[in-house]
Amino acid sequence: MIINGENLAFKLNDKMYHCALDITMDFIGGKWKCVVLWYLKSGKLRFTEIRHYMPEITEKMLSIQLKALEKDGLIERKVYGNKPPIRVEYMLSAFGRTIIPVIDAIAKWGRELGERNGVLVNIDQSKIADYRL
Amino acid sequence: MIINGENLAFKLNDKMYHCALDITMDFIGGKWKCVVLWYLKSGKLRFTEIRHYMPEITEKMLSIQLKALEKDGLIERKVYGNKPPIRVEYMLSAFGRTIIPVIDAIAKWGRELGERNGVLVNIDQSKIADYRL
DNA sequence: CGGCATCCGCAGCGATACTG
DNA sequence: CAGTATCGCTGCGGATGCCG
Repeated sequence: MIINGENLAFKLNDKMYHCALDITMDFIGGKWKCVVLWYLKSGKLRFTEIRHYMPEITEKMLSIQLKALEKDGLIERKVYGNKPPIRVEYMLSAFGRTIIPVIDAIAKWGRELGERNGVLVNIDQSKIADYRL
Repeated sequence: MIINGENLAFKLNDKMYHCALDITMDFIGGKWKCVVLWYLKSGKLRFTEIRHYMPEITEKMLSIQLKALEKDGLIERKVYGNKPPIRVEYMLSAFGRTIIPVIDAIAKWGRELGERNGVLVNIDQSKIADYRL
């Protein structure tokens, strides 16, 4: 961020940022975070369910991403039972729900680009919402 | 993307994607791209000018990012003169302008988070647009 | 079931120096 | 002025195996 020709950096949660975009990208950047948030938009999901929606991610990476999202306050984690098999559910927090418009904007642009290139034309649009494009 | 329990992957420009979010993030993801786009929103800028707005980036990384953005069709590059010192200007393409709403959504969320945490309170909001927060 | 531990390759990124 | 070239590091992310 430039104010009167000066570089202005600022700190938030012990991290340095140089502009507002950096803040958001720190929360949803990387290869997986915003996809996880996208799937959690519709409701709570268990670890295995998220994996099922994202077969490309490894368990390790999903675990890391979920932990990061929880630390950032975007999602909440609830454990049911104390002996394996246990049951863990993830859902958006109130704070996490504030970022939905951003996720939606990102998804919308990508979807429209895909449509313009004929990638998604043979998919009934009404089913996309149902099936979590 | 999951349709009826099946994982559906699709190709666009020789790259594989699994959901619409992946497409957009491929265009604006990473540490620098969306910041460059943010600065180019207001008009054309020269290489050195962008560097001036982003003192944290090295010339090498800026060069790489600009090349990637140009290859993706988001920005246009114009060269004036043929002997050094030459003059190069970068600006959003028509296609690049379609992504402005996404960039704005990202910036808005980050700015609001900063404001809620008192980071930007002493900056006149009317000046933020002028000075390219 | 929902993880964590370990090993490892490679891309991302930085610093510095050089150039048409 | 607007970049390359080179070197080197760091850590993201993948693969595999183990565990309460």
